[in-house]
Amino acid sequence: MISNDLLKGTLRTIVLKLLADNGRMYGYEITRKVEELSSGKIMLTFGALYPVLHKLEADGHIKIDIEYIGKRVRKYYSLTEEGRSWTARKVDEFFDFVNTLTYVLKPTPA
Amino acid sequence: MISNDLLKGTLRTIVLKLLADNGRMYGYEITRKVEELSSGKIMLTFGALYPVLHKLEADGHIKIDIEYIGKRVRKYYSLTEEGRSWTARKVDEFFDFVNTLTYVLKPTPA
DNA sequence: AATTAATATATAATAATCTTATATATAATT
DNA sequence: AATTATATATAAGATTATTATATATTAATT
Repeated sequence: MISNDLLKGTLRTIVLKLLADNGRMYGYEITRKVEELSSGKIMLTFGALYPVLHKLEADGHIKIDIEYIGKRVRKYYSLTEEGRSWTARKVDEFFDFVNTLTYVLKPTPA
Repeated sequence: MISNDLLKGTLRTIVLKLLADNGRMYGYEITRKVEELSSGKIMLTFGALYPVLHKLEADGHIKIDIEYIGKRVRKYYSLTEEGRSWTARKVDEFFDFVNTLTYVLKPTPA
């Protein structure tokens, strides 16, 4: 299980990337997918997820489509046109971050 | 310049690793070193650094030696015995985090 | 048929962590 | 003499995550 401190600041990027890869997803589905892709190492809690989704929507990066599965409301999230390019930038930014940090934290030469 | 969001949770690890590699360092020196190693991409602000240092000391991971350079107080920080093994764990944890996230955020196969 | 587990969305209180602004002071350089 | 670099530190505010809680439907099990 990954230290939660490290996840700070990356949840948004994870959500955006999943939507970029899978077209449209609903909240519960996102938490399952993250768990699956990370082999159970990342547990995205709802208390973290929903505020992130609402913020992304308020900022215009994603949009919501509501559907009914029987009596149950299901909210599908997908990237807006703007959100698509923004996601690409965020993912690049993450890998740039990793490269820099990897250098800073690299093992000391003996 | 790296998005500051991404740094959340890693500042502590950076500070610990620098102390592990350099023996003992003072606050200002740490900010310079981080700037140097990251080619100016990571700017460790004092408002973030000092609380981290004080917390690490309160938790017993690092200790302080005070010296006077002329009239100026200089506080040297170094790892405690306990802090040394803790640092190794934290660095491992970071690379584990990177591996997992790299997989989750990997480019989609075409 | 009743209970439990899984699915599904959401908010509130709290905690942790970082940014920005501010304060203070010494030493070196121009 | 003035400016820049060195040096430590706190406080107000913002952001973001955790934990706890609430609600409800559907599927699976006993």
